[in-house]
Amino acid sequence: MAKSETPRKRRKVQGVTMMDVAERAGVSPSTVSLFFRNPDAVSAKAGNAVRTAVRDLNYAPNRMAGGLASASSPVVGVIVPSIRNAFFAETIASLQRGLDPARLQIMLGQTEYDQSVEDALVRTTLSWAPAALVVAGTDHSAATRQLLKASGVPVVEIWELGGETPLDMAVGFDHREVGAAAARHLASRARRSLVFLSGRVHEDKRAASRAEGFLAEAKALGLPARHFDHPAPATTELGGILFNRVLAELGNEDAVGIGCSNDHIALGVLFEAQRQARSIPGDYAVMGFGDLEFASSAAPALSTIRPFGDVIGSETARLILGRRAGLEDTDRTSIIDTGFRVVQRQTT
Amino acid sequence: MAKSETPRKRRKVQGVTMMDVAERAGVSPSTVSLFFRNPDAVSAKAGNAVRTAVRDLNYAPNRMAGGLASASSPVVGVIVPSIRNAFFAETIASLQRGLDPARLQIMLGQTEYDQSVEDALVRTTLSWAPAALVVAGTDHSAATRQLLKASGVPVVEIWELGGETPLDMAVGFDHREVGAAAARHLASRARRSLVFLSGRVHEDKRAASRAEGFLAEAKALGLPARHFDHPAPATTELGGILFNRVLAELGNEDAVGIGCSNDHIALGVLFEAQRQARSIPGDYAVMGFGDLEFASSAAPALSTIRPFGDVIGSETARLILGRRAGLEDTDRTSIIDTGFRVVQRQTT
DNA sequence: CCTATAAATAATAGCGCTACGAAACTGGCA
DNA sequence: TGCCAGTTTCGTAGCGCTATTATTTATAGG
Repeated sequence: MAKSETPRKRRKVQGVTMMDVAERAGVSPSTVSLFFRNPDAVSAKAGNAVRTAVRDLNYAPNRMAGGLASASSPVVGVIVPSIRNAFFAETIASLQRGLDPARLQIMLGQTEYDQSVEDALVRTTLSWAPAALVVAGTDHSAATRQLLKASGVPVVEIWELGGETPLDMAVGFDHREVGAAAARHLASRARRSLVFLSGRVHEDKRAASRAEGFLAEAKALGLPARHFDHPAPATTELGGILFNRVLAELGNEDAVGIGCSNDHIALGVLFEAQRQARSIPGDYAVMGFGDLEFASSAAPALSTIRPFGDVIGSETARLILGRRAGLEDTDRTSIIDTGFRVVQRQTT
Repeated sequence: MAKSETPRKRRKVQGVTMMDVAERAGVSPSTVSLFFRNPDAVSAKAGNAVRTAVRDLNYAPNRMAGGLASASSPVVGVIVPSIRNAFFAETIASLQRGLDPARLQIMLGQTEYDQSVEDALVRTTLSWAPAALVVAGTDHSAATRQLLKASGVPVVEIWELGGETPLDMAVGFDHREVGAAAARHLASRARRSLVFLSGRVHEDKRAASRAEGFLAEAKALGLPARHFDHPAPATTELGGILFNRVLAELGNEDAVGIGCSNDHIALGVLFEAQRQARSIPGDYAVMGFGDLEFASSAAPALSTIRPFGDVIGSETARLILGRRAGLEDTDRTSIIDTGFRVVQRQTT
């Protein structure tokens, strides 16, 4: 019996490789690779041959091989507390749009407001040698800060300014200022006392900052102010619950100004006020945060503070692409304050 | 002058490699690799040595190298129309949670309801040799279907059932049925005529299916029904606009049943009705879809149809992990109907 | 005490691509 | 025609890891 020839090794694993394309196009693999990275560096003839071969074979490059060889990958890690949060969702959508022309893809991680999860997520994401890392907030564990700094990967901290010094780049605004602006606005609407309603400030540091700014400004204005927080997430339902607590505790005051940590809570206040037949903005002026889609159509239309979540996304993309292109942004220009705007409508 | 020794090649590029860990732990690189993939296959002594070395050196494995060598990567591609859509956001959040224990990360893509974008996204995502691909809907271009099938990557189509035959696995529900259920519910509330309000059905195929189901069922029930659509996205503001169109065209009818393609539109109807002093549910019964967070707290509380977006996410994760574990799901069990529930509140 | 068998570890050969330098072409112009 | 500079193409050597096979070490049995 003839000993059968055993093919020693070879785990053919990918359908069509760059080598196949090269062979079909009648050029070397190097040329194919070059064509992908810089089409202009290749003659028109070779370029067309490659293009045709790619189409014929339906070739898609193996990003992992490319990433390994070049020690960089076309992914941008994005780590946010929760994607269900409309703010982050908007920013991510706009970030992605900005990243698109550079063919960078988003790798998503959610911390669920847990810093140890953030730690793990940063570590894993870093192991993809991402082109950049985008994280929400500037409040990170020492380990994470260290890891981030040591990695050499461009880091953009978003949605928060004014707290810790940014590690690298930052795009956002100061939430204490937002709170203060809300308090000032309510004061300007002849409110004699203020309250701030929020959900789980123990986890949501940015909501906590807004509360802090609100209360500090109230004090500076000489207005009595109270803070009602609840460990549950900041939802419409919670808005109703908190408003009832306000009624229970300040039921016989009028000209109360209510600042809400976001529009969901404000919406809950609106609904509950309607149920309880309280007058808005007569007895209770209500101010939201976020300028979510429903704010302008609510009845009465909700006064709120508009952050620019989409701008945060697009500016973040701009910074990342700029850094990639080797544009030497000075430190000054890579911290971008996107600001916010007080939008007065009918509830104040 | 002594000729300087030129180190030929060597692009040292990663801080700490597996080789460094091996050296420090006093074992071979193979053992380190083995330890990561299957800790039990390594002796306690070697395991501890590796663990310590990893900690000391703050080592993070290079996923691209691993992925290249093993021809598979720990990422799950997720392609949805828009992450700003609360439905998809919820599903993605829950999917991520389900994927977490397997250390699978999500790579996100948004089509913005553009099929050619979907095509491109599928192609790029595939080039990461993902552990699985999750796409919204079952309506894909022929090229995409072909690509997906040929790739051999597990595919889960989510949020839609009842249209095209799924390519591989599917988790969702039938949107025509949702529309029909809404029509039936309104009929059961003594409505004499029905309308359906929606935004951009030309793009959102699932909303189109709901509309279709609604109108077909109305016909079957012998009720007159009209469809008001608008090319703009389905927002609260649009709800108000559409409701005004309804008033203009059926202003003197009473007992009208309004089905909305989602809760945002329904909310807009509620607000506009309040402004126009129309009685809900007296003259106009309103039915939403989504059971979004605000639905139960609205005034009046919004009747709606609740999909189970979180279940879609967790079931999708379950299918992916099952497939990975090599559990041979029959075709039957890998199409999961998560159903929906009619939630009656005060607006009907 | 020595062999048979299992368990643990190590050596080897790529995975598919990119970076780099070398080779092979151009096309002037002396 | 020959030679040089510039352009285009190609060959080589890895990137850091995994899969597989080979080797060593521990365990047991006669």
